Amino acid sequence: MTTPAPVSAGSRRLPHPPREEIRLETVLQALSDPMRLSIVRELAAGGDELSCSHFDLPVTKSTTTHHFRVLRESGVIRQVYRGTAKMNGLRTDDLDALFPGLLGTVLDAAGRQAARLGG
Amino acid sequence: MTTPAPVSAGSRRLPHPPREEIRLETVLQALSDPMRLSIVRELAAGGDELSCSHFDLPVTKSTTTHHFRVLRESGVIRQVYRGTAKMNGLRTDDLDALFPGLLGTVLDAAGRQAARLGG
DNA sequence: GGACTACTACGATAAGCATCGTAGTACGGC
DNA sequence: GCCGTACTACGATGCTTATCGTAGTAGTCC
Repeated sequence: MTTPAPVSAGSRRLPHPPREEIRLETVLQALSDPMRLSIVRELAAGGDELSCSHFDLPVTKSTTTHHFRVLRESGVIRQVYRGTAKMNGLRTDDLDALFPGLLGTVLDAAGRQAARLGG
Repeated sequence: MTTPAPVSAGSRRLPHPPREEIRLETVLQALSDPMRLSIVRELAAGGDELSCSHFDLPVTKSTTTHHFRVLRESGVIRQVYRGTAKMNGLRTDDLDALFPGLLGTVLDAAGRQAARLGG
C-alpha cells in the first residue's frame, strides 16, 4: 500500500449526464450561445480530441472553463483529463441516438450562416 | 377622404425580422425554452393559423404574450391580427431557406423526447 | 523537491429573462 | 355609444447566467 490507488490521469473525474438524461431544451440552450456554438463547430471540424487551451476565445480562462462546463453538463461534449490537459470531444454517438440529425443540421446551419455573414 | 386609410385589421402592425436578419443563435435560444418549444410543436401539428388564446399554457396571459413575442422577434413565427385575435404561424419557408432541415429535425427530436419521457 | 503549465473553484458583478399583476388599447357585436 | 373579448404595455421581482479576478490544485519536467 505504498499508494492506495494511484489512478494517474483519472483521479480528476468529471461528471457527465448519462445518455438518457440529456434533454433537448438544455442542448439547444447550450448551443444558443455564440461562444459555445463556435467551440462546437471547431470540435466538429478539428477532429474530436482538442484541449481547452487549443481554443483562442476572446474571454478569460475562467469564462472558457464555464462554457466548457455548460457544454459538458448539457451532454454536448465529453471531457477527459490527459495529463495537465483536458481533452474535449463531441458526444456525437449519444446525440445522434437521441436526436437523429440534430447536431448535423445545427452544424450545417451554423456553417451556412457563417458563410453568409462572414464572407 | 371619408376615412384616410381604414386599414381595418391591419392597423396594429407587428415587427418581424426580415429573413436575412434571422440569426441561428437567436432561433436556438427561442426554441430552448420548454414553454416556447411546446408552442412551436403545437403550431407545427395544428396547421399554421392558431390564435394565441388557443393555447392553454400554465402561465398568465402576460407571460404568454412575452413568449410569443420572443418567438416572433427571433423569426420563428409570424403573427398577424385578425379581428381581436392574433393568428400565429411558423415561418417554415424562411427557416428552411436559411437553415435547411433545422426546424424539422428539432421538431422530430422534440417528438422523440416526448415519446420517451411522457409515455 | 521546485518550477512551470493547464485548468478549476469561489466570490463578485452586472445583465438578461421568465414570471406576475395591473392598467390599458383595439376590435367586434349589440 | 357601450360592453365584452383578446391581447398589450409597463413596472416589479427573483432567478439564471456571462463575465471577471484571484487564489488554488493537479500533473509534468528538471
